[in-house]
Amino acid sequence: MEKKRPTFYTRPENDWEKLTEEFFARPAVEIAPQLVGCYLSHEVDGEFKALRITEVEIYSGETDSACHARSGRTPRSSVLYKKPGTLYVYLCYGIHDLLNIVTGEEDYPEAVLIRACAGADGPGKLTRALNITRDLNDRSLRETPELAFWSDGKYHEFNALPRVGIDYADEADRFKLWRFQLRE
DNA sequence: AAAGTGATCATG
DNA sequence: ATGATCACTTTG
Repeated sequence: MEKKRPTFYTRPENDWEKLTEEFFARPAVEIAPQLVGCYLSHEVDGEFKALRITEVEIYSGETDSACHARSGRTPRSSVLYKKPGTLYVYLCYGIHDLLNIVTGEEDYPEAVLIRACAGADGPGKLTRALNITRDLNDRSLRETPELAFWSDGKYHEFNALPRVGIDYADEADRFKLWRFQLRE
């Protein structure tokens, strides 16, 4: 079977505006829906590649039994407690690097997972497509100009759905509508 | 349906 | 030190 690859934007479009750390300094429930329809770019070896974000998820707080901070601060989860705009990239199932961005107040552990982009349908696929790896973990957006989020300033309709892949979590958390999907 | 893959964290 | 677990993808 032939491998289908996403079509990348190779430069920022005129109507794109880069999101600053200030954007992420609000609760994840407020930010996540606004991130849907935005663009994620990564520049490696001078090559700019961007994709449109089509799906995101929230992981929020020590009381969220699906969140990596469910057991409090650990070496891994400590990144979630950092400043909004900090990148949290971790290895999932031994194979996939998953990209999150920390939101909300410092010391409150929450982040938005980038779950899918147009043409890269899956959190592990989009990081692969954009060459995003764990060496961006714990980096602040400000100190990492090669990675950026962009808004086109428009409002995009979205669906709110339960999160995926968290069967182990408590029932109440499994049913939370913390996945946001771009509506076609 | 099930393997592949390895960091992480709770347990002892 | 050990082992179960896991915010996934691909293959059959």
